[in-house]
Amino acid sequence: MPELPEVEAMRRGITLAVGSTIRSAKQPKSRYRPIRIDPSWEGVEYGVVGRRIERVERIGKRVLIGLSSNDWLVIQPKMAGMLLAGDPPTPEHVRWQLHCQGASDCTITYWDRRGLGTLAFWSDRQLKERLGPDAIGPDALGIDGERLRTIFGELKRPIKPALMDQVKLAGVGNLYASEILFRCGISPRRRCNRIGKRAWEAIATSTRAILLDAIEQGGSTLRDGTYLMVNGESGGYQEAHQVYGREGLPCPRCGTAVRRIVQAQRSTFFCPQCQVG
DNA sequence: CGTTCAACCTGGGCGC
DNA sequence: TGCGCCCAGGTTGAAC
Repeated sequence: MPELPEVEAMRRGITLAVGSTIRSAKQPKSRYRPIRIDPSWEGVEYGVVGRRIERVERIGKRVLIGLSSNDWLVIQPKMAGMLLAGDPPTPEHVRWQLHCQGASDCTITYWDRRGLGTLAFWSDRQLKERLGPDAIGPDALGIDGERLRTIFGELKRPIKPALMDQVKLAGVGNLYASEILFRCGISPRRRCNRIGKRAWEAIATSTRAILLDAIEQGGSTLRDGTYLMVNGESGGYQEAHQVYGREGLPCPRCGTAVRRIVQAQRSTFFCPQCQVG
């Protein structure tokens, strides 16, 4: 599910808990296999209860909750996880909850239908080792053309799967990669080393514009509803999708049927007329 | 280096 | 209704 815009929307939603103290942490009984937790649920519970939430950050597609002990709770929603401040869509998919008290009394609920998401409790040092600049690429929200050219310019890979490489660039996923390339008129199959300086600028500009716009709309909620904002409402950016999930429908710019292809085991959507190879 | 496949999970949608 | 299949916003590790 969530890419940078959805994760950023979650982060913003969860800031309501900043200044509050975690009074209890619960992992409800469930018929489902527990999610992966580093080091363990007991470790998390022991580490967070009694701590104040100092800040809520985002690195790539992860939400980080910074605690008064200088430790971090690291949430990686993967395909179907979400953070909620209210009632979850279904109680059985709640994976863990934090009950907070203070500046505002609230419960942070992590809800994940597929259970692929992960949770980690890391010291500040562990965080810097594992998610520092050496481990993960620069954030896509602040990227510029020169930087993109430096990162990708020599590669022979097609641009679309390259943009999704989190070690090189953090935040762009399958949905937004298609939308970004449509917006700047570049074919998803174009090799990185055959993209010119001007085109890299165009890719950077579309990346920032689309991600910012999507954040403002509260992210994209697809048909299956596996992403909701922290307040439980649907996001709005799906209304703005130009090609993603629109195979066979007319390109909004030229009317040619949108095509779906598979690249690196993921669906790519594009307009064969508007996007030049 | 680049690509492909299988896993990790559950659930929705579709054809029969 | 049921079954089998394909699909899904992510990531990892192994194999070629």
